[in-house]
Amino acid sequence: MNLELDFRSGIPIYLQVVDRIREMIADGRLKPGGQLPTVRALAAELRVNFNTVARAYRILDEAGIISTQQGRGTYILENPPPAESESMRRAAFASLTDRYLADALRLGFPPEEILAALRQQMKSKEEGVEK
Amino acid sequence: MNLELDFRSGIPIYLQVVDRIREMIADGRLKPGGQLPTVRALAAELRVNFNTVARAYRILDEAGIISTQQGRGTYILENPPPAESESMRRAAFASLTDRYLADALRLGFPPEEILAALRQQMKSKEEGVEK
DNA sequence: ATTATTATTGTATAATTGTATCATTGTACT
DNA sequence: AGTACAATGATACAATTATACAATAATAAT
Repeated sequence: MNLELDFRSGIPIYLQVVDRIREMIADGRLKPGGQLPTVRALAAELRVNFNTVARAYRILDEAGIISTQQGRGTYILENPPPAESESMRRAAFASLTDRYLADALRLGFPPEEILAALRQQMKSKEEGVEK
Repeated sequence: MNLELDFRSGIPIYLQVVDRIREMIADGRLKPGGQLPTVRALAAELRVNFNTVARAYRILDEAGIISTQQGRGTYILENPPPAESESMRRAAFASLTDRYLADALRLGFPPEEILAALRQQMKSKEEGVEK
């Protein structure tokens, strides 16, 4: 993977890993769809604990740059999130809503009940975030 | 089989498969007595290991919804447990709603807008049914 | 028709991968 | 010194995959 770290720079290892990988994706050394080394493999290469690599991967995951999947590995995402256009966003949302409504109706739930369930679900989610 | 998975959702694949199949049975897209794809066939379609599908099938089997038979295949049972039928319908609806809400929020739409879009969509549908 | 062989199906177990939690270390600031 | 906090490590865990296996069906051989 050829990823150089500076253990004396004072910059946390996990941040260095994040930056190096960002660079490699930006300049094409790593390609969308490709697989990154496993946390353990990269950690061994860097002589570092695998949790440190996992932390770097998690940050890149939350940034929408890679996708980490338990048991499968971590992959570079196809479309680094350069803010998809508004019209695409609305279209995606519309078709999503369309499909949901069709599915719910097919299950035999009446419109009011569907709205009620959605409101309920939103409420649960909010409370869940409160921790 | 037309079964969509989200590898980034954090929800285990085998649970997603369980939910999707529950939905398809609950809303009639899959019929009692019918045969499900073999674990290997479905796994190939989903780009997943067949043990992951087997795990989903086992859960559905233990719930009394399908019957998996070594060397023969897996079949949808004729009489879903009477109590199971209604709860299955509700479970399917719940997971459907959960997934829709998560997807919509990820697209960046606020709760009120989601509800509004759904109401709008219902209205269109009603009018569309009238001749 | 019967039997043997091969292919296809689900099952069991171990290995691999990322995740969660807590302990340890080091550094900055009182 | 002592405290607080961030970074890293150790350990246990859950999801997925890899491999070998057993049961049933399908086919070939006789």
